Amino acid sequence: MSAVRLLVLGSIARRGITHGYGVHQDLTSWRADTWTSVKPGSIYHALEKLAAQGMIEPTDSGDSTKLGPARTEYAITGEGKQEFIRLLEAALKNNDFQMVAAGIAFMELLPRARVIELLEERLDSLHSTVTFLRTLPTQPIPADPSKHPELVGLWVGYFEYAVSSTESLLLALRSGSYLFIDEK
Amino acid sequence: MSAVRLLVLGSIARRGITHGYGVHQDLTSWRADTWTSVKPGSIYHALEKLAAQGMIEPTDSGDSTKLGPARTEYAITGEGKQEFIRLLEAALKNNDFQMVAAGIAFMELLPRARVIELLEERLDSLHSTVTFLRTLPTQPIPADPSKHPELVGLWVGYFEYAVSSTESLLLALRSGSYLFIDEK
DNA sequence: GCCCATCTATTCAAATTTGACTAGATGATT
DNA sequence: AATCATCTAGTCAAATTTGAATAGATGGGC
Repeated sequence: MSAVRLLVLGSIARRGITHGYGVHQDLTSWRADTWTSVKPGSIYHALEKLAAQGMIEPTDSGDSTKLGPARTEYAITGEGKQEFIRLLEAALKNNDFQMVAAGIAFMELLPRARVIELLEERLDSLHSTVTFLRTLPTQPIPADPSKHPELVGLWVGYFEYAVSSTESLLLALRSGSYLFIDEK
Repeated sequence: MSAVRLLVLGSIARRGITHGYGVHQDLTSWRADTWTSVKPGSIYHALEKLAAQGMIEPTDSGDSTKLGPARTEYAITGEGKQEFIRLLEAALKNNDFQMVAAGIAFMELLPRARVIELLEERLDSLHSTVTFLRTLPTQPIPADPSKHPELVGLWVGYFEYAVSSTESLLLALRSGSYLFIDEK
């Protein structure tokens, strides 16, 4: 799964009530497009799906100062909040870069201790990936791409960066940086 | 676009003649699944599309020692070879990690000097991304995710790794490592 | 010589994503 | 006050991806 569902739910959760275009503006201004690329179509699809599943509900916003074309506004439901937490926790454990990035964007919406737990889990998994990648044989003139030193090296380096960035984030969180939902 | 098309064409190009399962075996054994995840369905879809576009052609392989269920074998056409080169060049210039990884897997199928050129282009683009990301303002208690120091920091570090890995690859290529198609 | 696990090879519906397009509103300019 | 650019908001068909299922062949054990 991509990070779109989490990003869309997150945007709605932060704002209370929004519409597709509002979500799109968020993701663009958050520069989510640097890390995941979110096309309008994906946002509207996600909104419809989330609505069909009862995670969000079409809502008449009391706002009479609407500009421009008609819009459909949505509010997050109780179920939607639970789903958001599930997706957020999964994202923070995830090996995928885009997912963690989305997870970090919203991490303050979980208790600090929980975020630390999840990142520690991720760290374990990253460590074992690095260990595995280091066992792979390489050949200077490789018979097939899987043994190419540059390819294997690229991936080792990538996961090492994932490890070190996760470690430094853990350090910051343990030393009390940022303000989490359980601390406000 | 994902890297599937390039990977599938590349697998056929290396083997001369193959079928979907053969491609799948390649990608699995090359551990392409570490970097991109290639489901059978995507491979067969790519094969049909490539065939419809005349990039590959169904072929009766003379091989009578077939095992297992019926298979459809394909050979790459002249057009397919050109498309492969186009995709490969695009992949090596690409900012996306998966793409470069696929590009590196096949880079020896281009002349050394060309690969160096392409990687230099990529390096320029990576440098400017890093420069841009460094201008982004951050806030310790950010108003929105785009200003989160951890999020911005994560992406800066990621692109810095992309820069340094590209630089070290260029160094290896300039010093004569590996054997390229124009050197055999 | 039969059974079952595994390997070989592919298919297909459903879900998602892409890319391009539509269309209303506002405001600045002529 | 008509025009045009731009911002707001969303739609839709086509392309792609996912996930799960189907089905034939081979080999090993009993």
